[in-house]
Amino acid sequence: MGGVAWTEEEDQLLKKCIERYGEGKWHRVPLLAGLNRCRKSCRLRWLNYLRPNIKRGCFAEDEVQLIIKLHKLLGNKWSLIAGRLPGRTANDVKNYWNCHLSKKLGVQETEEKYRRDMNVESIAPQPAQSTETADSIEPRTQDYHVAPNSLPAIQERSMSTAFNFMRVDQQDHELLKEEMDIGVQEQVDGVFVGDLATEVHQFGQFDEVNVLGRSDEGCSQWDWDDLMFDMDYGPNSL
DNA sequence: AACTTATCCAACCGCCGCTAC
DNA sequence: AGTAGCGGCGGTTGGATAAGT
Repeated sequence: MGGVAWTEEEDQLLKKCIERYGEGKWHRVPLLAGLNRCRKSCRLRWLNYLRPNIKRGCFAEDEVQLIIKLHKLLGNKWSLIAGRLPGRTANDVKNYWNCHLSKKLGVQETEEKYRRDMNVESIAPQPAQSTETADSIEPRTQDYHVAPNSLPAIQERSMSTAFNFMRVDQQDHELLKEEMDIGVQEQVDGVFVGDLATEVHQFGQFDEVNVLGRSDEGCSQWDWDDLMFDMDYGPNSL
């Protein structure tokens, strides 16, 4: 293992401590539980192994598909992805991705890139009504940068700091609508807005959809109402 | 059977943002 | 404003095990 394995005795001590004092206050847990472990180890052991309702074993096909879709949209936001998979931990999802999916999808991307380079088949999605040329489109793999939370617009936002900001392209917006049963609720002057009005951001020359998602741990089930969208078609398409 | 290589995954590490002082 | 302490997160490590030779 990556460190010293937990013993059954340590597990019991930690479990009893959490049952008695509750989660949180991790800095006190080692002392209260009588464990010679750091706060982080205790927290990790609880979250990834001892916590009730943790689902173990192989990932089902629908879970795998969901991970792929969410990773495409969210990037390496393992805790967010795991939050949509009841019983799965961020560590589980991360490990599964690193062991299984990254290689599998890496091969697929390589093949797609080869086809692109060879001009065999155009697979890069084009922004709606865009006047951009194919040459001006960046590789698709670069379309999923998670914009840093430090974006000025986000900093100005008075909403919870637990919101994450990311961008997806229009194809994924359609994918979300169709496969995750999310409806775009309004359209005003070509700008789609969700439950809450959000600013329109523009990244370079790309048309985009902005997604805001709450990352609190309470969202352990499908609750896509937490997601809000706003779409910026950009100057190139207006 | 013995050895090597690949894979899996629990645990650790370092960083970040938030809060309180 | 600066800083220390905390919870939380993602990346990485390395031991256990399986598969291959």
